[in-house]
Order: sequence, then structure tokens, then C-alpha cells
Amino acid sequence: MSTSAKDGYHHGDLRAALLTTAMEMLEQGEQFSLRAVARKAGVSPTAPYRHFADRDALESALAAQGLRDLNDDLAQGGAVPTTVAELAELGVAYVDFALRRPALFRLMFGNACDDTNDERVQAAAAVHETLARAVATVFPKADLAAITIAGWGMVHGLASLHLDGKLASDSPDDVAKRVRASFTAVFAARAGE
Amino acid sequence: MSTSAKDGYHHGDLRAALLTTAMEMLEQGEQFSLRAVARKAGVSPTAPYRHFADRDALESALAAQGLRDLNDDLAQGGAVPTTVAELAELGVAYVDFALRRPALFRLMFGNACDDTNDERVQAAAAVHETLARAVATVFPKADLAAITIAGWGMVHGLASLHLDGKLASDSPDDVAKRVRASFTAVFAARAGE
DNA sequence: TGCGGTATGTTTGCAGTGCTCACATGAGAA
DNA sequence: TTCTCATGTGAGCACTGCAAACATACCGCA
Repeated sequence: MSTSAKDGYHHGDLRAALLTTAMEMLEQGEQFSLRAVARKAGVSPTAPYRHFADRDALESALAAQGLRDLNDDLAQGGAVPTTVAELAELGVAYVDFALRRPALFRLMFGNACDDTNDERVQAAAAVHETLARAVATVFPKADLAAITIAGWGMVHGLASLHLDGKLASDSPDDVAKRVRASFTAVFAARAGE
Repeated sequence: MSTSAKDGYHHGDLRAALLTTAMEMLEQGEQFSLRAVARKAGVSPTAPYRHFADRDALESALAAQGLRDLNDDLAQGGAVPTTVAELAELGVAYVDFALRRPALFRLMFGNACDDTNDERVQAAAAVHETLARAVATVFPKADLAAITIAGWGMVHGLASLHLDGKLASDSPDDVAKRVRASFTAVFAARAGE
């Protein structure tokens, strides 16, 4: 039948329901546990184990979804940046994502991610590629790998440090300004390469 | 009496013993819990509550110690860097710390740190200042705040991304090379400012 | 020297968690 | 229609953080 819930013993599409329920809890900053997700989905405490091997598996699925969402945010508008200023806006979007969805961001980047051949690894690679494509357009003559990693690192670090309160961040606007300032400080010198 | 353990009912200096025990567990990658720490310290499961309000308090104390250790690593040798290459070695040390003591690094930077007026906040500020001093020496004419934050962000991001497996890291040497390459890619253009 | 207050450690107990295993249900193939 | 097996349930184990109430012995004070 359809993917919507049904009233009977069987749910219909519990896997999807669990994922959306869990994602909602993350967004709202609620304490996250397999049992709590099951409870909120109106199902027995152990039902999730039919769809996820363990808690890590659920978290990985959420992280993969988060990486895809982040990638969508970065590709927002569809246009590949051509100037340092436009590249900086990619950074702003990255940090903004982290601050808007902190719990999810921590899930995406906060644990070892040793999962081999996972949708999660692929989603992370897609983010990397989006950033690399942007860097390649803005700095066609530069060392692509080095600049991409440097830029990703910087943006990711700014996001983490703000998220964890290591950099006082008053308003979101201030944070965005700081991100732009970092890009300017670091990349302006090589504009046009 | 002294700070060493004693055989009797009272421990002597349980607080310090708990901290070192917990730190050992972190270093060895063991699963960390208040009860496990108490067990390993040879004391009842709830004894730690006499010295730490809750689990968070213990973690904050460990994080503060970790920040101090990191700061020591960065100040290693005592000499303030004067060239971009020497500045890059600060970055190498930072990333190296994260990879050598991953669980501790996650404690230090992985949670909200909303603790006001804490030794932890102070320790984080000390790290910031060490980095700022280095940047000020290498780039005396540049925008200190912007470059410091950009550099800290980059280094911190590289550490996090490596730690979480988002950047394939074969050997520690490769990681160090990548960090140096990032510094070169980003700061070489403005050497001498 | 003896005494009592208090910091420190213990015991008991509760609610919550991840996870396993035996069992129940019913949707869909035969 | 029947039977099978994916999907959901329930009881239960070991563990966790944390809160009382209780035990001990170190300390200052008379």
C-alpha cells in the first residue's frame, strides 16, 4: 500500500516514520534516544530494531540525510560562485546550517564515521565535491586540492567553534560577517588566480 | 595529610584521583561513565558526586585540563613563530593533538560549553590568545582578529574533519603534510605583511 | 584530652537506556 | 485458502545518571 501509517498491527512505513520523528526531535533540541523515538512514533520500544541494527545505524541514516540537506543548501540557487565574495557566501551557508541545526550538525560530524561503503560516506563526498567545484571555478589556476581542503577546514572550524561557544557569537548576522571577514582575510590576496 | 591515597574509609584526594583515572580512560579509548571511573578508582558508584555536581562537571574539568595541555603543546619550545612555515607548525601541533587524544579533543570541543565564568572558558581563551600572539608576530600589519579567527578555524576544522574520517588520513605524516599545504595555500601569498 | 560538627564515602533505590530473545500478528506468495 | 516470513510486541538483562538516607573519621574547639 502507500507509505503512510496504518492503524493496525503493522505500521506501513515505520522506517521512514522513525527517521522523520527522530529528525524532528533533533531540530527541537529534544534529548534523543531510540526508545524516545519509538514512543513518539507510537510504537513499542524495540520496534526500531527491525529497521536499524542499533542506535548507530539510525544516527548514520540521519547524518546522511543531514549531509544531503547541507549539500542542497550549498548548491542553493544552482549557480557556481565565480568570485571570492560569492565563495564566501558558501561559507556563510555552511556555518548558518550548523547554527540552525546544531544537534544534526553534531551527528553529522561528531563521531567516527568508520562506516565503510555507506550512503553516509557518499553524502560526505558529495559535499566535498560541491566545495571543490566552487573553488575550481574561483581559483582555476591554483592547487585545487590544497585550497579546497583549506577552505573546507576553515569553514568547518568556524562552524564548530561558534557552535561550541568558543567564539562569542552575538547575532547570526555577526557570525556571517565574521565568516566573510575570514574569507577576505585569507583569499582576497589571491583573487584572480 | 598528603594528597596520596590512603587505605581507610576516606580516600585522601579522591577528586584528583578521579580526574586522572578518567583521563586515563579517555586516552585508552575506554567507554567513559561516572560509575566506571568510580569503579576503576576503587570507590563506591556515587562517591564522585561528593566532588562533581554531575557528569557534566567532571567532563568540564577534563576539558579544561585538555585545553591547558593543548595550549602547552602549542607553546612548545617557548619560541613565538615568526614565519609562515613556523606558524604552520602550530597548526600541525594542533591537529596532532586532536589525533593523538581524540576522545579528549571531542570533550573539549564537542559540547555546548555554556558554562559561564569557568576555568574552562578561561583555558579556551588562553588557547585563543596563544594563536593570536603567533599571528600578530607573523603578520604584524594585517587585521589581527580576522586572521587569527580564520587560522584557528582552519586548523580546528582540519582537526575535526580528520578526526571524524571526512578526510582520508593515511599516516600522521600525510596529515601533517596536508596541514602545511593548507597553510601554504592560504597564507603564503601574504607572507611579509 | 575528649567531644561534636561536618566533609567525605556507602547503600539503597528509581527511572531511563541499548539490546536480546521468545512470541504474536497479518500481508502476500503458493 | 494456506503457510511463510517480515514486521511488531513483551519481558528481561546489564548498564547509566542521580537522589536520599546512612556511616565514618577528620577536624577544630572546649
